[in-house]
Amino acid sequence: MFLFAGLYSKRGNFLFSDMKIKTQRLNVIRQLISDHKVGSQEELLNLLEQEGYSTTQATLSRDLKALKVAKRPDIEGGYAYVLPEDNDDREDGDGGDVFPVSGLESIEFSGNMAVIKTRPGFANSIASVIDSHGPYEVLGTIAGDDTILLISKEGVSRPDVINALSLFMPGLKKKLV
Amino acid sequence: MFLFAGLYSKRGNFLFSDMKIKTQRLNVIRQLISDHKVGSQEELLNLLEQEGYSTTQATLSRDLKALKVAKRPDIEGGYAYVLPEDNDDREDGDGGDVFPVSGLESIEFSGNMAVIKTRPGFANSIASVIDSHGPYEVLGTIAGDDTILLISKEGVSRPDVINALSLFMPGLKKKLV
DNA sequence: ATTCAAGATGCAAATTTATTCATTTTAAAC
DNA sequence: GTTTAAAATGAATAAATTTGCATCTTGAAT
Repeated sequence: MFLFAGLYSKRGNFLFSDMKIKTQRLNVIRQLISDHKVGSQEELLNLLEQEGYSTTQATLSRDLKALKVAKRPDIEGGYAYVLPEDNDDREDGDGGDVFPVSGLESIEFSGNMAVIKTRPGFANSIASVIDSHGPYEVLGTIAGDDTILLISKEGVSRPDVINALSLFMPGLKKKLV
Repeated sequence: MFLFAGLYSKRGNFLFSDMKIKTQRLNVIRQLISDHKVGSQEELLNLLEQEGYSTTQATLSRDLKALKVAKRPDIEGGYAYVLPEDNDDREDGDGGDVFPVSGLESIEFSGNMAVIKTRPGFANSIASVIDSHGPYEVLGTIAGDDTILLISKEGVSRPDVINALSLFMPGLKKKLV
């Protein structure tokens, strides 16, 4: 975003119209929410500031209400604002390593198994990484499109499995449910 | 909903297990939210009370998080809680046709797993329906061509799973082996 | 039987979000 | 140019939601 020199009122508002700036702001909010993962209004407030829009949490609350932006729990254990349109779980894109970290969503145990959730299409590549390392603790894996079932060897504990996998799956522990 | 006479501990808990009553409560919450228009956790607390479930707002907050229930502004100018499946702006009336009922052949349990048989080619679409609803009781699914393996969360009973799935898989109970 | 760890939960505190009230700005009507 | 009603907004406050911590229950292990 950008600013024009001059053309501001004493209070700092842009001189064209409140409606104008409001609409701009709403659009930027939409943009920010669909791009970033925003967990609170204060967070959003900071992002808006960086875009050159200075406002308060009160206004933000009203804006979000106007935009029908919902706040919902996300898979990471936190919360995220979502636009009324996209209900998909878009996620952070911190990846870029050899290991498809970015595809990894969560891992949770049940009995002697673990279910690993991935972004759609990532299951097979991640499973094959696991297989290629062939950790002693892992009996085998089966991958669908976005889910991997991992069977652990008898007598092996959950931390054992986590530790073994962590050796080549950075950030895994943070995904543990 | 209903209560059994007796069988309660001094603190008022149902004597079987905390997990049991929690799962029950989660189901009732789901039901209440999809039936009524709930605008706050306190409101939901009262509804729960009427159903015979006594708890606190704190627990409710955690429950809603577990169920991935979102709070979103509604047209009336207020707010409403919505189940993850209703996050979609579905324009299709009562639903039910969205689910590929015809593809479902059978469901049978073994341990903490269920094997769901489908008509050839239907496994993935049905599994993705299950995934998109993301029932609390289900850890994950993996689909082949005509078979789905479903892993249930630890501490969750078979009826719990069946009930959770039945909410969006009409006729499921008739397919139980 | 005793010990221990994991879950579930209530209470109270912390945090986050919504709303009330007063003020400012705008656009329209005159 | 004034006047005026409506819209926008901030500050403060109220209301709602989340979380840290302590406790209790349960099932597993010793």
